[in-house]
Amino acid sequence: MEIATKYNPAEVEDKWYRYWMENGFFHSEPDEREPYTIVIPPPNVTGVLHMGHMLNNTIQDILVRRARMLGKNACWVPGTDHAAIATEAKVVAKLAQEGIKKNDLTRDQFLEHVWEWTYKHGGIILDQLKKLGASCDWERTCFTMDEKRSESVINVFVDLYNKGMIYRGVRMVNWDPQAKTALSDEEVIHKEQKGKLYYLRYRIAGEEAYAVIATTRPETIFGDTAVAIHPNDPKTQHLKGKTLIVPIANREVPVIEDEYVDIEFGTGCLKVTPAHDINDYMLGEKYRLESIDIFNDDGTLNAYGLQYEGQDRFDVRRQIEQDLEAAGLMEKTEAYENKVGFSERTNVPIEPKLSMQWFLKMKSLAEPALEAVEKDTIRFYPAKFKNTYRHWMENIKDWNISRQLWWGHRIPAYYFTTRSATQWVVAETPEKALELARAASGCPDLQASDLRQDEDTLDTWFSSWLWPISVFDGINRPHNPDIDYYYPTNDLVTAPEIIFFWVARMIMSGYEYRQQACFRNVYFTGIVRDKQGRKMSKSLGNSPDPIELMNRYGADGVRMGMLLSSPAGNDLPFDEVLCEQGRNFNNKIWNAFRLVKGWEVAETVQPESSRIAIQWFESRLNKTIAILNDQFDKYRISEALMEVYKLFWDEFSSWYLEMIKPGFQHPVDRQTYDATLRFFDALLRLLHPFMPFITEELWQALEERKPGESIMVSLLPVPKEEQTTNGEQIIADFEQVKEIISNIRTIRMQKNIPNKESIRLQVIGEYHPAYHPVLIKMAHLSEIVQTEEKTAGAVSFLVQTTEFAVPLGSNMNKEEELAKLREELQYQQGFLQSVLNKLNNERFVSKAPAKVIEMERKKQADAESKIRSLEENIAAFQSV
RNA sequence: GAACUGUUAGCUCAGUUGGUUCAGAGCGCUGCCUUGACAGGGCAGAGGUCGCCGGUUCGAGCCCGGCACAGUUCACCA
Repeated sequence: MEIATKYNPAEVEDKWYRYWMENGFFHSEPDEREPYTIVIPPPNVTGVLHMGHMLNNTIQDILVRRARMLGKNACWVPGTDHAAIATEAKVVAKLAQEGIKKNDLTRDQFLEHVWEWTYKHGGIILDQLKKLGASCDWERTCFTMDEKRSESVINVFVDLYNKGMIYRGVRMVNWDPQAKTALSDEEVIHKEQKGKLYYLRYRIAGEEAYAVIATTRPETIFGDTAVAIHPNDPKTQHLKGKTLIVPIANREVPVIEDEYVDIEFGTGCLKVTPAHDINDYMLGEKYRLESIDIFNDDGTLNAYGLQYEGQDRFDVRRQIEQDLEAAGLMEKTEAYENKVGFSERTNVPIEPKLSMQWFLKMKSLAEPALEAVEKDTIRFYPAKFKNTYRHWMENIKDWNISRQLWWGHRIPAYYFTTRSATQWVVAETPEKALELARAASGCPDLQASDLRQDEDTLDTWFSSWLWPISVFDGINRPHNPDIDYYYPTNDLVTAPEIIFFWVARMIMSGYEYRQQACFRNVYFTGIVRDKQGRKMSKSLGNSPDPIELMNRYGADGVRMGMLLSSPAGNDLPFDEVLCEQGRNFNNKIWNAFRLVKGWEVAETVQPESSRIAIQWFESRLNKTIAILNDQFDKYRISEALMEVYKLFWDEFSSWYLEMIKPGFQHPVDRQTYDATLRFFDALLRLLHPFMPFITEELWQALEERKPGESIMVSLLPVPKEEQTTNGEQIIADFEQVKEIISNIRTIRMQKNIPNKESIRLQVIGEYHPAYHPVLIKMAHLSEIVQTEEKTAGAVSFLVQTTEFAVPLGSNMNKEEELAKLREELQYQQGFLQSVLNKLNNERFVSKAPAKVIEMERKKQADAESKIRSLEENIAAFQSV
């Protein structure tokens, strides 16, 4: 059988994914086994896979595949999110290109366009996940806007409203003038901005004097309804009780006094614009000031802006600066840096704006959610994110859940007017709403057409916060078999960026609707960055195309590349060489397989060295399995991968296979061959969660498989018994064996002794002969002799306290050897001295534990014995 | 401005109640290898005053204090 020398992933990946699908291995139904559940962080339905998804989903797949191979009933629920703002913005932009304005369309017409867009692009990302090997239960795929999820959202809204937790009110909100919707505080990013501080002159009414007021936003003067000073500020005492005239607007506003004003800042005078600044708003409330909203929804000025009406806020700022200058009302300007809020989605500056919004009270929801994390009912990996979480939860504010968008779940509030008073009701359906409205209004002849549903939709996160419950339809049918079996879910894998948006809120909804944690562990991945440390983003164009990467390195290679340097919570500086390393590892596995499967098997006697090798590798394998279990328990997944990587590459390929390898064109004995296949099988299973494709390919080829068999539904290897002390001893002995072999190889290299030339090894003193066969084979020795006195002029080395020597004959260079020996002697003497210093220190001897002192004594004895033998060596050399 | 986290080899990171030669791993680097699984490879090497200063201790990469730098999150400065 000819096997290519290089592994070609493209040939096998699709084949095996199809095989897994056809056999229904991804699908889960409740049964008597222990469930293991992950719900996917739903990506934007119209998005495409980026490197963050790659990392995140690789980790989820590893966890799911491992759980499955531990015999659990693993269920990974995939799905997508309707991503209200992002999707609506995309569609608006697309329509604009076609010359269609959103405002010219009816709500239904617009939604038709969005659905069309969703069908066209929706699900691309899920197909891309398949290429990665994701073992999602595709039969359970959900969408936040599908029927069941929508119903869940509406039911929850109605329920919370009826519980009195949802209210409607006018608030200062973060207004995104581009998306024309309110945003929650979490969706606002504050950035340092270079701007100016403008010093404006406000004439004092009835006087020819001016008060000077510093502001960063001169365009908002049209909304001024007061000027505030600090009651104790000597600089502004003369303004008390006065009235000022707002420049250009020529409106009179009172001077008010409040301690909020910072005396040190600017001139000590603060213009108060209650409609356009959150602090001014609070002053406005306190002093019952009028609020003048000077902006349209798109950030242009309205009629209050007088001659500037219709112009954009930033254009007005520039214009008004000149106009004030011309009018002599601008004292001066200064360069100034301040923080400005930007919309996370559209990246335009936020405009604080008063508007009517829906809010969810958060305090009672937050309490159990905070406790769950504090008490580790829900564990965070890494735990440092508990701090972030606690801080937010302890200072939680009510959640603005309404968005002025069309794409999303429409708020189920219905308005109606009776006797010139407008009222509303909240209900799951228009029919129910009508019933309620009739009852509430006392007008039984109220008609459906008299009801007007709220135009707004709900924040996207108001659907995703129900995700772990709603994917099992647990909101609508709280006692169905799925939710009872799969909930609470086990692990959540997500980014720390959405700890508030999503993680915290899911925990809250879990307690509110299931009285239980929604998951047990949260694994926070890092952010994927480029080599310069920049976040990968479309706008920077610094993100490689994941599909392209998988074509180049294979899905398994990329999976490994993603994982190699990403301990939980650490950012991942992505570098393609990591994928290369992954690919190389695939190739290593491939070629080890080629070697083993290329052997001819014969019923010959098993060499002793092979017998020992098998015994050793068995122990080594058991030990690694134990380490892996421990690392997975701690969610140290990249370290776990490194552990198997080294097991396969170093221990199995470099040591084990070399030890049992038959001579060229010689057969291998049956016993050794069978053991090797057993090991290979175990290694493939250990590797499978990390690299599903190549392991399936080789596992299928390792021996005859029946149709429908698969490594992905096999069980992970378990050590036959607990690692015995005997096993530990074998491993320790072997480390010595390796060291001896390495030393001999070094000597060969330094002395230019070809590998083909066999050499003699002398053991000075005692060395257990059990490993001689291995030494002979691996170091290519002609014999090992135990002796009291080594050949004069032999090169020797120490392993532990035993001395080994290779007689060199004519190869020896006396001076070189002497120099090396002297150097070693010097080091040992220094080491001995430091040990003696400790032991001579009375305080150390009296205070340190006996065990530590004993250890030091042993070090002393060892060092002394080494020094003795070095000195003898040197003497021997000198006498040659 | 505040809080939190970090600073260990050229790079990315481990280092688990302070105590075995504890200073580690992977990659990279250097040298040698046209060996029969694999050059996407083999073998052997070199590389670090553990950010800085002080303290506690018989003993500090690890504990405490201060400083410097970096990152993350939060926050009211017109």
